[in-house]
Amino acid sequence: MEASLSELYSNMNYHMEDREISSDNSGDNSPPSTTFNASISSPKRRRAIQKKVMTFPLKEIEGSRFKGDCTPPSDSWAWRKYGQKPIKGSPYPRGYYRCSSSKGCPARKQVERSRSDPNTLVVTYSYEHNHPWPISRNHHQNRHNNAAATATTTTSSTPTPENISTNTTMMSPTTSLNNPSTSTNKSSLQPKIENHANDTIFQQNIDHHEIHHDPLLPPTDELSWFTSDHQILENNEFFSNFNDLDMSKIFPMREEDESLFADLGELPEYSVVFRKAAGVAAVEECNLAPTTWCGTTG
DNA sequence: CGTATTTGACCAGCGC
DNA sequence: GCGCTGGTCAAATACG
Repeated sequence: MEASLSELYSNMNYHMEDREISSDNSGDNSPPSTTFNASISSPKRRRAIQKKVMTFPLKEIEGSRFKGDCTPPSDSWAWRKYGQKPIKGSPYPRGYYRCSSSKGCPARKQVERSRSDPNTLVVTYSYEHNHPWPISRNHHQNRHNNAAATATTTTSSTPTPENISTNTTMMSPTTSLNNPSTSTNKSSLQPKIENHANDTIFQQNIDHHEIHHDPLLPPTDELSWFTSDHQILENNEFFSNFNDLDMSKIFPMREEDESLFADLGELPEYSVVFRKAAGVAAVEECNLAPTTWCGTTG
């Protein structure tokens, strides 16, 4: 039942392009192709695979701890850098990352600044993850494994049953989203919620929400359209989509957990916590403020 | 000391 | 066939 990452990726339409690899178009903004072809015969066969390309504004990173480098936006995967190369025609080097969320995962991503717009970070994904959405590496979570809700964060350790909180609620992208700040079709949001404790997947239908690169809603990471946008997270309409769900089962948040979330504020990477409070589901970000990446005012 | 990053070397695809 | 370029490897180094 669980959707594959390829399916998730293929449904994402957040300022993302599909593009076939060639020797001279990587890193630029060449017109996208249409499919994610994961038939990989060899990592070095540049023509055999296609890439997913996502771009992120960098200007708000200026002044942050990431200023001056090409630190990729964090996501729920762990990435390990294995190379960096200067690219012909671009003043900026390209960083090469491989997924370290799971041993043997073929997923790759390349991070570079756009040569046409230095304020834009271009992240190119190659291959698909061959493992489920990684479990949080959040040591705070592990330390407080009785937490009612946890966030999904990048993990550098292989997920194990031991570090899966029984209340872990993970959200994964399942389809494209429109800019929630402008869309009136909020009822069509379709998050996929995976309750790993019960191995139950909740899914609500969202039709075709497409997030554009609205400077008022810059992304904070590859999945920010889903996890970090204040206008999504703070919009109760978002949760009206869960009317058919027992929110208390999905988000069994209690007052005693409040202190936990204060702790989670230390998380180095982006994450999101869903909780039920005062009868209204609320979302709490427990990581860097969006302004760290993109300066959104929420 | 274990893990992540850096960086030069190497390899393969591609164009000429 | 050759050279250029992109992508990966792996040893050295940095870091916690």
